[in-house]
Amino acid sequence: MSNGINAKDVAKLAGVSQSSVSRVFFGGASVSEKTRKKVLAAAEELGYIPNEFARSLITNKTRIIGLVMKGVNNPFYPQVLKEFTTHFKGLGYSILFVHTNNDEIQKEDVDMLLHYNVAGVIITDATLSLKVTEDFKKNHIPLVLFNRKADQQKFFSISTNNLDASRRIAEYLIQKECRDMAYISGSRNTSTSIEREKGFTEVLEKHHIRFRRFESDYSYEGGYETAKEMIGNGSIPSAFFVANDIMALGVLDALRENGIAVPTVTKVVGFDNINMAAWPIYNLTTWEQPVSQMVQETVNYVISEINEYTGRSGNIEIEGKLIERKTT
Amino acid sequence: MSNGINAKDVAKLAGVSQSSVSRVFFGGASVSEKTRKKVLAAAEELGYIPNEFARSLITNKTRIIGLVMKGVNNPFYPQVLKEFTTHFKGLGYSILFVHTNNDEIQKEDVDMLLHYNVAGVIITDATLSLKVTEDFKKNHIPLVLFNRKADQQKFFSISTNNLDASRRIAEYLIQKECRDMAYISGSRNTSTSIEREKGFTEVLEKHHIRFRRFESDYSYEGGYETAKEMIGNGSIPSAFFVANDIMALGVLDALRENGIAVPTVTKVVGFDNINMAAWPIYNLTTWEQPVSQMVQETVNYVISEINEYTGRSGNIEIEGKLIERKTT
DNA sequence: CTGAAAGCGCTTACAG
DNA sequence: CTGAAAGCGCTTACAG
Repeated sequence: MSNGINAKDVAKLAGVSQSSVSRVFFGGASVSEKTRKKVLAAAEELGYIPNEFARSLITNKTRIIGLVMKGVNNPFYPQVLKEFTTHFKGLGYSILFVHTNNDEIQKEDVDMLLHYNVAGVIITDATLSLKVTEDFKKNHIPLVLFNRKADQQKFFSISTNNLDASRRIAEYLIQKECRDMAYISGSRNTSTSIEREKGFTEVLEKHHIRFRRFESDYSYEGGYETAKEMIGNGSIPSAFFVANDIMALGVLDALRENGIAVPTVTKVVGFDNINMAAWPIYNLTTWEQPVSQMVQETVNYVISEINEYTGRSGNIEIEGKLIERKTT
Repeated sequence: MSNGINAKDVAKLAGVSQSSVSRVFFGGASVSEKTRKKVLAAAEELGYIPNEFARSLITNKTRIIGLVMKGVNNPFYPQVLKEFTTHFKGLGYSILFVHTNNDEIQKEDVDMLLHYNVAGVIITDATLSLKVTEDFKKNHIPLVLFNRKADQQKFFSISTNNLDASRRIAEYLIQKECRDMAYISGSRNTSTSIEREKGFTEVLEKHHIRFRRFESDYSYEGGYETAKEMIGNGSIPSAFFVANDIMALGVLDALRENGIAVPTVTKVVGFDNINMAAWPIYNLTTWEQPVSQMVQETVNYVISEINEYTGRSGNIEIEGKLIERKTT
């Protein structure tokens, strides 16, 4: 029985009806100052806390946001988690955290979110099937893909303008006189990797500049191993564009271990601008994802859909910017 | 109305009572195979999902665990978050994630956890006042401090055996012929920093070995700046014991920037064994915190207290081990 | 094994 | 502004 104290107890002590207690705590209703004071005093004395579940049962609303995350080893995401938690807390919402091991979120996770009738769902670095999306739609639960992009007719997503960013990185490296480039992708089936590759190679092709592609997995170890293999093959490009920072750090370490000087012999550009990119040992040139803005836009969408559900889809892309450091 | 489908709808379609539907989904009750099949078929057809809130209202239990975390910038904690989420998911529990900016968790966070009548609370790198603890006790909500320690009469906590670990680190460095040491602490008011300092300096005093103490803040930047200042003062010790890995990486980078060779001129030992400690560029010797075991013990405690609340306090300490790499 | 009924702690028309 | 009453979607004695 929660802590044993319910609205009826408070009502009795305050000498008012349960309705009045409810009106004081739920807000939006008119209560006389006198009643309010009596209720608050009684509640304080008894240590009353409204039961969120009973409330949800009536209003059919919750103040819980489901946040689904996969890549907790990439420092980018804990940062994102922190920002979301802080933003939503300020708005009175709590975060139900879901960790998924797969690129696509699983039925059990979705069911859990539905069980709790969450007010909204944010999926940060995974995708989900169309069928699952329907489950959320049917229940009028707003859903947004964060840092991923999918069919714009069916999903709402928020990401950096990856195409523009990678084009500009290509132009930047060309201007730095690099004439033989390598792109290291994360998991190939992610929209971020695909778009970053597309923008980058588009520009290189236009300028008839040689490039190669390598597939990795968005992890430090992946970047490290990929670079190591290239070094083993004796084929160091004049510049690397690596699909995220944490892999780029792996690339830098592999280069350093093999005595390949950066930025003189080869250059490296990452993506994200995680804190570690600024560490003096790395000093990585990278593309900054405007996390705060992305989070803010996501929150705006979710809140507006909570207030009035439209189920609108689409994609918001936010411009980032190049952070020039010492690896180029 | 969740998705509009409730137990009554299912009951009608299946041609049974609402009670039977409940018995099928709640489990633990006896239902004939025939009824079960009819109910399941109807539920499947309608897409029925039991409302967790209505359920909680009756049972006065939830399957939500509150997890409070502060230092999301230290890679140790995202790892911990992931482990907890995975463990609890396997047991049918969900994680309500709370991020706190302060060393001590705030009333609003506590209230939120109480609002949701969480089944248990885990606080990973913060502490809380005795008053707040009483709030949880009163509601029979089990509470554990993870990687922190407090008054053993009042709290239940789980940590590495920090005293033993730091003693053994001291002995290890003495054996390596270091005769002038520095201890860099995290925030001074955390039990981890205090105990690691205590064990370390105890042994050094016993052996009449010179040491100095420096206070930092558990961040990379903190470690970096602290080391930089020491270097500026021209006073490099023969070994550093740094209270966590992420600070130790900062120390290593400061040393490297100033051309101070590790492990020849000075040695560095960290604490935690985060993934990055193994990165080839760092290769940090450190003390491994047995995260999986610590998580497992925490889960065991929470679950046993959920099943039968005793409110027992105490402290479980788990032995870690020295991971010897290239910085010593 | 099964159904009718009570009740968990709230909010919200409704009437005054 | 306020109270009495209905009802949100469940679980659980109770009786059969």
